[in-house]
Amino acid sequence: MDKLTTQTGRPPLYQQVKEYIIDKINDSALLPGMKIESEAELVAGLNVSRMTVNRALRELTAEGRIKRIQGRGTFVADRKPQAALLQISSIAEEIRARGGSYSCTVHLLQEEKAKPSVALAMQLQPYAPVFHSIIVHKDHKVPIQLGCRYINPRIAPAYLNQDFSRITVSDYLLSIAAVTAVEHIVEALIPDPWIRDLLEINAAEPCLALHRKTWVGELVATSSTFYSPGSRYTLGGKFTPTASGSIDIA
Amino acid sequence: MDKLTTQTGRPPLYQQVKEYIIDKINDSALLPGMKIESEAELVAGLNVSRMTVNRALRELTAEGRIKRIQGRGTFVADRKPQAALLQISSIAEEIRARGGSYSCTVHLLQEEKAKPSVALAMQLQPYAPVFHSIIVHKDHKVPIQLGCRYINPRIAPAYLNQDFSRITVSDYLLSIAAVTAVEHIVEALIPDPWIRDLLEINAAEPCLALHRKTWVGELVATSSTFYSPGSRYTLGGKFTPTASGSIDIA
DNA sequence: CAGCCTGTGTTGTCTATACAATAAAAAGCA
DNA sequence: TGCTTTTTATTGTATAGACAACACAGGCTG
Repeated sequence: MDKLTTQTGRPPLYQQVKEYIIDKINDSALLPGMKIESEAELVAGLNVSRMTVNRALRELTAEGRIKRIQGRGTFVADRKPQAALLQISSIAEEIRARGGSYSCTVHLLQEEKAKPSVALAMQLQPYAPVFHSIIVHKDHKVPIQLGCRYINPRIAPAYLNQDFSRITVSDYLLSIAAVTAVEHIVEALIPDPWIRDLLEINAAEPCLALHRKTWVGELVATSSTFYSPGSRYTLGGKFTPTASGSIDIA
Repeated sequence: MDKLTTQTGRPPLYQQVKEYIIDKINDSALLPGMKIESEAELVAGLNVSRMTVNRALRELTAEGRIKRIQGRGTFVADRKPQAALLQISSIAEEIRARGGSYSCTVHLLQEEKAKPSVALAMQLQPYAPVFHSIIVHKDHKVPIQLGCRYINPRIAPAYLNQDFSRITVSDYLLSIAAVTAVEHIVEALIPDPWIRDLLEINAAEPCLALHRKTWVGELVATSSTFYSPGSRYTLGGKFTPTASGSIDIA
């Protein structure tokens, strides 16, 4: 173990300590579950103070590379999954999250046009207020996505008064209460005629659907979003699952 | 500003400092972009040492709640998007990432059965080696997903020697080199006859497809995964996008 | 033997102090 | 005025020391 030094041009000491540990793990000198040198040993071996070692190990813990147990020691963490089966959101929210860099416009539909989708009907009978919107590409003038939301009547009045062409549904729900759970389900389906009509889809053309349930303690909102075929949706990023998933076989 | 104390039953001081800041932000007493009290002011006001304040602010920075600029001060961070349009991975990887809690088995297909999918054909002509697998639910004995991979010949020999019923493709690619980029595209489609055959899909039944490209500097692998209709895929989690996305209108 | 106590090793937190690095304002100067 | 230098405020890093909290092994006691 070479002693570390703080020289100009070198990264800070705590960073060097982190790299020392990471290198050992990447070189398979330390395998998942194995015990790492204690803070005291690192202090002696690397010639740095304990607080510096402590900070390095604390950050590595936050980054999920190691696991520390008070009274026992520090261990190499098991490799966590970096991707999960599915994480999806609507274009409408993405548009605003990215500061309107997507050239789309949101149109709210008259409530008379509201018809329950087949997929939602079973779940959402008691959630009367229906709220439909359609997003159209600014340049191509083609409909991109259709959103259908069913809201718990208990919070419906305030909900319907919002201007959802300016605020996202997610933001609104977060502002009135702490969302306790969100579930996303994705499926491919042949859309109903009224959806085909709104999205200008040819008969028998398959379409991507995203169903979402939101809980604030109880179930407060559900939504189905239908994506126009011909549009492809792509995004990069890193996802760490925090809840257990499931595969339902119908 | 009430002075903080360290009593049994209370969270540690640095945590209390964090909560003090978070509360101010959540109460809209501090809006995005506004300057926060300096470390010295917090030290005096909260009656804790500077290292404790420093740790609290450092962690809040890592959590994306505040932004610190050396020489200028500490500011409330802009709200980052908490959801992204799409993040998806294959069931096969999910099965192993979760320690085999899903009761599915992986079958590798003879290479003779390999046929290029329509969606991939245009992109992947030069990537000769084809590698197909099918995943079957253990209890229901129904096929769940079909994976088709096209590999850059430069790394193909070693790739094809792997036992992918034991190691995931992602893990393998990560082990041989640093993956520089991954792109996911999802679509709904009516599958080709040979896919229908393998997944036991009725004619005209729509199916969910995930196309993935992996770069290690250059494009090294692409894959298409077809999910059986009738299966629904759901997962919870939190996703912070790190790359810009796009919406392609066909 | 079972249960309790104690010592040791380990991580968790907190403090006081020091110096470095950066940015902006103030002062000095031609 | 316009430019440079200095000062000041602020965050970034590093240290030594202290005590708390926890886990475990070994010894003690009934």
